[in-house]
Amino acid sequence: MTDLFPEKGHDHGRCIESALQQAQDVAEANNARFTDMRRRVFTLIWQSHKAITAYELLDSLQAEGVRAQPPTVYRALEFLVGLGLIHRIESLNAYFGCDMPHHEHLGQYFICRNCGRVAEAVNDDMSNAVRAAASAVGFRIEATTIEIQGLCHDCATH
Amino acid sequence: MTDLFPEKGHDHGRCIESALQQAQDVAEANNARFTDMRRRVFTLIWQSHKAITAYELLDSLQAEGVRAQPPTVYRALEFLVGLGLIHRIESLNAYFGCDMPHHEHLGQYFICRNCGRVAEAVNDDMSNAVRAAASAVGFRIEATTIEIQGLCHDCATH
DNA sequence: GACGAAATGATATAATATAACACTTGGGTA
DNA sequence: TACCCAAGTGTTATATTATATCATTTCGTC
Repeated sequence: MTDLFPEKGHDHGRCIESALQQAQDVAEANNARFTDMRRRVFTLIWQSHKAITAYELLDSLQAEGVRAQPPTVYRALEFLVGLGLIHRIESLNAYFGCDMPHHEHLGQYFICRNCGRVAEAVNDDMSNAVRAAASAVGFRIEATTIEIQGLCHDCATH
Repeated sequence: MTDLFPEKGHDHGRCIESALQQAQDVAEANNARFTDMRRRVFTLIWQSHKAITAYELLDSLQAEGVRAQPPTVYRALEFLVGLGLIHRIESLNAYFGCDMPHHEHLGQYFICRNCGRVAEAVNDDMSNAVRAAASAVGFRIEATTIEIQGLCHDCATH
């Protein structure tokens, strides 16, 4: 069994660094400006492997001394979601960093109710089952929201 | 191909009637009181095959002359969701009547962005794929949110 | 350096949801 | 029957999430 969730002692600095690098690449490839505000918001989202709400981001920005209001945060979020650099977790009204922003994908999100961490999967069996079910009823898929709530392996076994 | 969505000219009165009957049965089986307020909210939810928001329900109640405030509506919704008589659609912040409240199930929701209708499926392939994916990563599922946005067959072809 | 488009600032408000306490109702029991 | 208790609802206030609008700034291009 391979846990999707990161190991306890992993070097999170590398997660952030790698995510930032990929984000910059994707932005550049899309001729989009990865501004200071967007970078700040993106970096704050990557501070943990949990999803974070818009107002938590706002508080963190203000704690950093950045003058920001809700629209500032929501605009950055809109930009980042638009490029696929982060995903919105509907059942949490919160945002989560994507670690595979280079390719289009319909992700599935595992959400641990105990530790709060989120992990993204791109599971072909799930995707295919959804596509087949849609096809069988003549439904044309434009987007999917697949969120699985429960306990991660760590929390279920400790 | 069998469309999950109801036919154009179906007798919606029968949908409502059947849903009400089932809801009453489920409530009784659970020793839960299907009060007047709860019945009103439930019936309003079943007025269409779309999902409806808490505040739309509130407006409708008030239009009926019922004195209601947000907590009244949210309490009724909480009760109905708790018994599985309705489902919350996370991506819409709205509520949708369940037509198979008798048995526990992890449903999947098809949401048409054009006509606004929602259809619930209980597809074993999807459920099994989710369960297998969770099992493979040691995740213990407690609930799922599977919402598929796009165009229903009617809207995609007309 | 001037221009225009994109981004951000700032203010206000809309939309969604819950906390807290008072009152009412309904069913069981002395 | 009268009382009690728990569940349900009423009422007020407020928390949380999100967006509309217009002013100002920034940035790349000419």
